[in-house]
Amino acid sequence: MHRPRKEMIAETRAKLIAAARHAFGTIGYAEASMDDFTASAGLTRGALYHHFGDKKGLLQAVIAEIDGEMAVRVNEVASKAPTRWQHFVDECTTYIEMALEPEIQRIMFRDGPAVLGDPAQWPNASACTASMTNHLTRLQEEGEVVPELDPETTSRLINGASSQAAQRIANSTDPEATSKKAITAFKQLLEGLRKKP
Amino acid sequence: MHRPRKEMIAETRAKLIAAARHAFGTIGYAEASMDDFTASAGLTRGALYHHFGDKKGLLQAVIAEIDGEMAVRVNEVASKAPTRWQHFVDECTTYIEMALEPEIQRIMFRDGPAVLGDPAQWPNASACTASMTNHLTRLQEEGEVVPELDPETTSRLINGASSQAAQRIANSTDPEATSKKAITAFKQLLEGLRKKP
DNA sequence: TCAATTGGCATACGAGGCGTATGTGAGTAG
DNA sequence: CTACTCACATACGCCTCGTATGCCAATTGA
Repeated sequence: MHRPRKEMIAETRAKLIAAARHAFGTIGYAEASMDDFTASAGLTRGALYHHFGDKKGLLQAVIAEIDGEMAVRVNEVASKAPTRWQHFVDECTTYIEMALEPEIQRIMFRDGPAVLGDPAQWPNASACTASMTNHLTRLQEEGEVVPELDPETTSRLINGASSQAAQRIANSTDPEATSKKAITAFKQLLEGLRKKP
Repeated sequence: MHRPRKEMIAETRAKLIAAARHAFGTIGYAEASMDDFTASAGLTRGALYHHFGDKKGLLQAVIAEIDGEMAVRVNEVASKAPTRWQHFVDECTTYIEMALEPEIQRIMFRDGPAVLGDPAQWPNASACTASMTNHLTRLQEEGEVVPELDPETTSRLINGASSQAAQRIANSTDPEATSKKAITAFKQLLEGLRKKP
């Protein structure tokens, strides 16, 4: 029976990721002391270096976890819209909603790109943009969206706009009103992708 | 005569900003050692702390300088388009072109937001988005753009898309082709803002 | 069951970066 | 000419990171 051993290791990894995720998501990557947040998980930096190599490696693991969760949430929304176009729009607005959460905003959109570089180059992450790219391609095949666009490029631009929208809402003094404005503007931009009858 | 004194001070500030700008733009903010780049300017950290308070303060000064230069370049392009709509589109593509420069990309779009937070909250910067907001407002008045949009929000979203476009081009193995794709997709998004006849 | 070995994790150490407190010398005012 | 201001340098301590090393429990093979 070699389960307990494996389980302990998995638990250690999970505890480190959870502690780091909390620290990165609140005080930020640069301010997060490895001694501090490993101690808050009842461990030391020794465990961290053993499992993740360095601080960046741990950040990558945290990002992979969050990205997985985001993909799940996008896919949940994905199956409830009447038309494919509506489906696509819902996906985008879900993305904005997720980007409203401070932890996601901080880790995925601020510290992550600053420390690891362009998200498009991340090996594991970006599961949700892949989904958007997929939908765009199908919408083109169905003649709903203008054909001369590169789907992946387009979905990246949309991601950029989404995260700006989310930041604007999050930093607003009146999130309700700002949210309406941002979503309106965002949907209007998306209209540009549709074929006119 | 108290000019020489003032001039020496201004020169010191300029040297520090230049050295920091180079260091931040190449190896990045986090990796840039204050001892190193102040020494490369023939100074020490003493001067830095005296003039800018801390490392963040210096970054702010660097950003203010770059933002000023960007605004100038946007305004230069601003006066050469036949229609106001074209003018607006040119402004956006100029923005993308500037974002292609590694120094601007790194400082303004990666390290800057990570260290100082949402650019929309920066006190001095964002002169160029102000210009875009201005044009959007006029385009609405002229009936060229749909009226239900908030101009500033919209220009922020466009900024987000622009910087993504730029990053995509910059990290591409075939910048020429990627540039075409990105600009096409970007213009298509902008079309969504126009009133249909 | 027992020895050998693996490997998960902690401890110890050194290097470097930051911020502050303090020193110094040149310019400036009265 | 004296005293003060202020731009900038120097010196010190703290914190954080990365590595090298050590220890102990779990696993494996006989």
